[in-house]
Amino acid sequence: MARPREFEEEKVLLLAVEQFWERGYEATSIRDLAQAMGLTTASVYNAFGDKRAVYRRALDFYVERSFGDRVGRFEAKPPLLAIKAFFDEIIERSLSDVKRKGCMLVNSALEVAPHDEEFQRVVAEVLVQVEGFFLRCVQRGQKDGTITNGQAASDLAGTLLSTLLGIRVLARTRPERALLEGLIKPVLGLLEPAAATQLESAVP
Amino acid sequence: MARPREFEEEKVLLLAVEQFWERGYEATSIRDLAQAMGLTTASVYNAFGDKRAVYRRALDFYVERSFGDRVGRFEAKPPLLAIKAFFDEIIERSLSDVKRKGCMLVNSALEVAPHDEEFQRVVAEVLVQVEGFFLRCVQRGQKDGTITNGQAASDLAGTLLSTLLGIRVLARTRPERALLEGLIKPVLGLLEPAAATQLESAVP
DNA sequence: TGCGTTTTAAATCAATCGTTATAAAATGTA
DNA sequence: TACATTTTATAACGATTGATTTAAAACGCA
Repeated sequence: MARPREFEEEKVLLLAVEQFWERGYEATSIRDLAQAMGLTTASVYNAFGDKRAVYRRALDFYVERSFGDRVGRFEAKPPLLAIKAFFDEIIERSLSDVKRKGCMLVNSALEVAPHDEEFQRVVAEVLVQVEGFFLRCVQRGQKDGTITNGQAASDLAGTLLSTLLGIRVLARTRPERALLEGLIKPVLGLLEPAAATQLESAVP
Repeated sequence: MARPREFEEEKVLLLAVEQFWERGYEATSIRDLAQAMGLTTASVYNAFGDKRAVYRRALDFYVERSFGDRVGRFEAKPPLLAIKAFFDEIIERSLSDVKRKGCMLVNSALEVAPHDEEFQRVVAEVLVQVEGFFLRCVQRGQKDGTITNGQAASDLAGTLLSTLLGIRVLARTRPERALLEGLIKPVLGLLEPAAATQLESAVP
């Protein structure tokens, strides 16, 4: 009983993600955004509200598509393998990121979150979820002996989380394969049970 | 033989750093900047050039003050201690960062560098220098036996660099002492020579 | 076929953007 | 004291900002 929309919300949201992801929040004007979405500014305001609301929806959309399924996919694997595969994928993604967009969540964490309580909460929540993924992997590995007991699981999960974020920042200005693949080696080595420690505990 | 300036360049540059550091490049207008520096916009343009040039000078100033002396100060210490002290200071700085400004270099790496070749080069160069500091520490430690030989020095340096950047990002939305102090433990543990490996190599 | 409703398109709003022009103020030198 | 030079303060430039108004267009329903 009214004029129908000429666009699908999900499709134009994906285009909004692309724009905000590449240029950031401040550097993207409403006109940039509308053009990228293939809409008029009036349609953007009508469908989503103001600029901040579009960014919020775009970030949610990005997070859902980037973390939602992936965590589940990796968590089916053996713990150490899951972590390895996770970082392998992150590194490949970083190296093939020709436009140097990085990770939109990390970008939000630095540009938007510090000056906006709501985004601060959203970003923190996602980081907690990622940390939770790492924590569950480590705990499983510690139980079945494939991951060291020499460090607290929560500490190791934090290390993995900060390594992930570090790679995302580093790759933004130095997307060098040798650098990224090199730095992850000690971290993965850190997870492996110390052969000698196992021996020690087996002796007495 | 001309009217003298009413300000010292270093003093107003420090104020410019403060402004850009807190709000970023795009969200800071020339008027914001001039007000923060205690100058008129005309004076800003006369003394520094355009907005981008002020940011460039401010970033250089920040880097000089943040990394210049610090690296030398830490490098005098024993290698493992130098690395520990470095991260201790970063964590303390992150936890006492009430305004959540983070690290201006990291902020530049994400907001400005990806769309500006010159800043890309500047940021990359500083990161190379920090990596160099870590590398020299690790190499010294590997020589005197206080740091493990189980991983390549260059790999370990990369790990430390990414951990540093990770902390800087993580602290921006989750400045929790337990989290930051916890995640650094395994990284520092990773550096220590494996007691058993030393034993092994000492046996035959 | 109109009616109510929503979405479009186009124009426009005041405000702010980065930047500059103009002229007064402040110096050393002649 | 007058001149040349630079920095100040003020005002303004055109362009763009986020956001809204107006009216035409496109539907379901009566």
